[in-house]
Amino acid sequence: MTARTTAPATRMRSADRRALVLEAATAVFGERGYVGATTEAVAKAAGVSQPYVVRMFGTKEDLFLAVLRRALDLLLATFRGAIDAGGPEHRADHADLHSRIAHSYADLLGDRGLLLSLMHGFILGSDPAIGACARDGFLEVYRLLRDEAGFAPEEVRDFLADGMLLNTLVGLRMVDAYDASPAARELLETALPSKLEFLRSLGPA
Amino acid sequence: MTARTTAPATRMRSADRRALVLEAATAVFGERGYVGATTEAVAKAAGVSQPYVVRMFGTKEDLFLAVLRRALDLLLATFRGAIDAGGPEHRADHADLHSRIAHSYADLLGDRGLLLSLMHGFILGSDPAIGACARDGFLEVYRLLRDEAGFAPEEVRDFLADGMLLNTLVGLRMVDAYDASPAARELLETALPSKLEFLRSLGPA
DNA sequence: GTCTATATCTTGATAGAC
DNA sequence: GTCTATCAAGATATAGAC
Repeated sequence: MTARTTAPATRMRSADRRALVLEAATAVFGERGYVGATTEAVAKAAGVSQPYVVRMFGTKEDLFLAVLRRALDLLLATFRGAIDAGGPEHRADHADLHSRIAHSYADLLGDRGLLLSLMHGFILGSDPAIGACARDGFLEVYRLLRDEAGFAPEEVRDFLADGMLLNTLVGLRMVDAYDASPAARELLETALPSKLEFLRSLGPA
Repeated sequence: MTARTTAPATRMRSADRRALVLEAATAVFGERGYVGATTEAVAKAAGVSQPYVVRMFGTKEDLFLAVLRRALDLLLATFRGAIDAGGPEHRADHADLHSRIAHSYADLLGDRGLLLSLMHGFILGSDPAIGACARDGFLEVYRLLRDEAGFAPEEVRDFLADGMLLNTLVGLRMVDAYDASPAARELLETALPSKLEFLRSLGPA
C-alpha cells in the first residue's frame, strides 16, 4: 500500500479510477446498449472528462469489452462464493448447493447495469470481438456450473434458461407494469421466488 | 384491388414496399441493435434510398417500433397456428399441444432478425416508447400461452425461460463455437431438442 | 412514390496544455 | 493523470425535383 496522503482529491491511483469508470460504464452500457451508450455519458457518470475515458481504455469497444469481462468475472465469483459457502459439510447436499447458487444469482438482480451489459453482449454475437468475449464468458459459466457445482447438463440448461428470463424481465422493467397488469403481476410472482419485493423497492425509472 | 398493370418495376403498392422494408429492417436491427442499426443500412438491404425509409415510417424509432410490433404479431400468429393445428380432436391432449407450440417456436429459430429484434426491444425497457411496446408484447405472449393454450403459470414461465435461452444462444452465435468447444456442443445439444442440425446448416457469419 | 442533395447534430478520437 | 479544445466521420431528417 503506497502512502499517498498528499494526493489532491481529484487524483486517484489509476486502478481505483479505472474501477470507478468501469462501474459507471457498466450502468450506462446496460441502460442504452453498446452503440447507444456514449463515452460522454460514461464520463459524466464517472465524474471525469470524455477524452480521459477514451484514453484509459483505448477505444469505446475496448471499454465495453472491459465492462463485459468484469461483469462475467463478478458473476463467476458470485457463483464460486455460493459453492464455497457453508463449508465442506454442505458440499455433499446437491439440492442445497443448487439453492445457494440460485439465491446468489438473485442477489445480482439489483444490478441492472451488470445484468443488462451482459445481455447486450450476448445478443451482439455477430460482432467479432464482442461475440468472442461473450461466447467465451457464457461457456465459462456453463462449465463452472457443470464442473464445480456438479450440475447435470439439463440442470445447467434449466438454470441458464431461468437466468435469461430473469435478465429479460429486468431489461423489460416488468416491475413497472406490476400494478397495472395482472398478467405482469402473476408472471413476476411466478418467476421470482422471493426477490420481487426487493426489486420493486428499487422503484421505477 | 386496384388495377396496376402499367406500374414500372421500381414502383410497388405501398403496402408491399412497406412490408419489404420492414423485413429488411428486422434483419438489420436484429444484427446491430436499435441504435447500432442505421437507416442507411436498412435502405440498402431493402434496395431503396435512405430518405425514403425515413419518409415511410416517420422516424427511426417509429421504424423500430413497427419492426417490434410485426415480430410480436408473427410470434403470436405462430403460436396460434400451433394451437389450432391438428383440429379439435387434439385440443384435449395438453402434452401434445405443449409439444406443438414448442416445435412451432423452434421453427422461428431460423429467423435471427426476428428473434434478436425482439431481444433488443426487451432489454431496452428504459426507453419510454420501446419499453412500453416490448412489455406489452411480452405480456400478450404470456396471456396467449396461459389463456389460449391453457398453460399453468409455472408452465408458461418455464416455456418463456427456454425461449429466452434459445434466443440468447442465437444471439451469441453459439453454433459458431460448436466445433471448437466441447462445452458449446454439449450445451447446444442439451438446449436444442432437434433443431441443431438446421441451425448449423445456416452456417457461420 | 421515390430519389438526390444537403443541413445539422452527435460522437469517438486526437492534440496538447497543466 | 487529467482537462480543454477541436477535428473528422457518420447519421437522421428535411427540402425539393421528377
